[in-house]
Amino acid sequence: MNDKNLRIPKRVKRSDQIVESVKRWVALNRMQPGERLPNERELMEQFECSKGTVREALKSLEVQGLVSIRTGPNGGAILERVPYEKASALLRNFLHFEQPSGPEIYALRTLVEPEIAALATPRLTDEDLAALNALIKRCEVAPETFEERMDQRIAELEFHVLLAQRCGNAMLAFIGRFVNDMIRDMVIFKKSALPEQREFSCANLKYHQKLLAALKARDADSARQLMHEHMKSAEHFNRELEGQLNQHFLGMNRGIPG
Amino acid sequence: MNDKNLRIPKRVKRSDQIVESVKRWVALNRMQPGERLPNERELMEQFECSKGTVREALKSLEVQGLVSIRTGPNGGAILERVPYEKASALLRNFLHFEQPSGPEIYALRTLVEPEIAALATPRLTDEDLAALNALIKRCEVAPETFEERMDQRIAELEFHVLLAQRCGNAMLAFIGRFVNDMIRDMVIFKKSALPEQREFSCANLKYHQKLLAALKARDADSARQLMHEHMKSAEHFNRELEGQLNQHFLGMNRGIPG
DNA sequence: CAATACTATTTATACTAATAAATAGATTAA
DNA sequence: TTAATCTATTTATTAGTATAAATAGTATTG
Repeated sequence: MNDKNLRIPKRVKRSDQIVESVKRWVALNRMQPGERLPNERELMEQFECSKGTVREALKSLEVQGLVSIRTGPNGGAILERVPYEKASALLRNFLHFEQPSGPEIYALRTLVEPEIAALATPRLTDEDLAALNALIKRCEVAPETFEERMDQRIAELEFHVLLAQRCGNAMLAFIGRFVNDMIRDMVIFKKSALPEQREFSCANLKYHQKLLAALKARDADSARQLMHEHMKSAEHFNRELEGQLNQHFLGMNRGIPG
Repeated sequence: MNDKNLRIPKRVKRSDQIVESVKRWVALNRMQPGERLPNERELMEQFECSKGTVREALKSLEVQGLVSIRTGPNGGAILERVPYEKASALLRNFLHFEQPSGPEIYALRTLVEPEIAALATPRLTDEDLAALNALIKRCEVAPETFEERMDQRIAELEFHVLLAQRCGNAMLAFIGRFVNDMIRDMVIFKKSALPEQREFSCANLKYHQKLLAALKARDADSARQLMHEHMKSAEHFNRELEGQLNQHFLGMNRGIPG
């Protein structure tokens, strides 16, 4: 009774065996995204098992993002590159019970963003620079409605996501994007109740403008340095904001009689 | 025919609907690991669907690492914290087609390890320090067999994994552990063919010894600095090693007549 | 001739029912 | 008291059937 977790299952489930077999087969044959797996009937014959078992195996592969399943002629399971959204969602499950705090997220962000900026600098196309400029433009007008305010925060984050996608290091790209996604959710679900942080928005805008200039000049060192300052600034504002948030909720509690 | 990927599925699958419902239910009720989900029969009634559909939904949750499923009385789906191994495996799927290179992995490692060391410094218990010392001891004798060599490389990496687990930042901890896992696989599957890199091993040992001294002295800044030098050194050796590896394989190819 | 609608086929999706395997807890025997 | 055995519960797997979705190919229409 005391520790059920370290129980080793006597027999691995048939469906999991099939999943592993298929994975091995895909790796060995160097199969590429878009190629088809055998259909359910063939898999049933191949592994000598029933429809339900095959379906569970395919479901597992689908959840892992390795295949997508379609009906109709030439349907069935098709090999896919795991989409970012899938990997991101699965990593979030892992963090569900840890609930990283704002400062924790910003600690990581401060580490990775400067390097991402430096790595992306020589790799940005003219279209990328134009896109970054457009994102900055979206933040240059004073927001009037709540929706505009949120849109500007999103645009700020997309600036960073674009850099991450261009940094040329798949793992750094993933982490950069993931961190910005976490912040996006934080902004939307926790910070949206607070009034506009004009100082914060203006500081961000300034940094993004300076960054764009450095990126256009292909000056990776400046980009790294500016991004570091930007992150330190954002980290600072976040800390202030969290303080206000606490005050906010404390005030609410004080308002409840009894 | 040209782009099947951007097709949007008309109807979400019943099993996926159930997965989402269960997730919402878990989040709303603030359910904790160890708590039980309703069994298959109850879920069938709850969602008015067949056994197979419930099983697919449970399979999905299981693959995501959110529940473990047991047979027998009081069996069924039990809520779990997603184990690191699960999250790690799923992220690897994402990177399967990207195949991060040695230099890419080391670029990330150089970023995160110094900060991990600094954060872990004030949090290490005496047991942790003893464990780190034991890992160092494992590397102090000259390896005689292949197995010993590999064991020492593993011990080196476990030194870093332990620090990562103690850094107090769930995301940094995950990344640190993940990066070391990637290096472990690289060592085992790619680098094991090469002769011992005595200079490399000695350098690592020296750095780990100095690091342990700094950690014992609770000197976070020194730990950070030492770890940075350690990573730069390791990065350098890795680059040399990759060069040798290429030579190695070039040599092999030259050996093939014709 | 090109665009549209129809149709046959392929395939996944969902359901039912029955048996096999695993196991926690109760019972029994040494 | 301890160890072995039984039993009830629950998942795991199988088999078979029926339905719904997707699509390639064909026929029809403007």
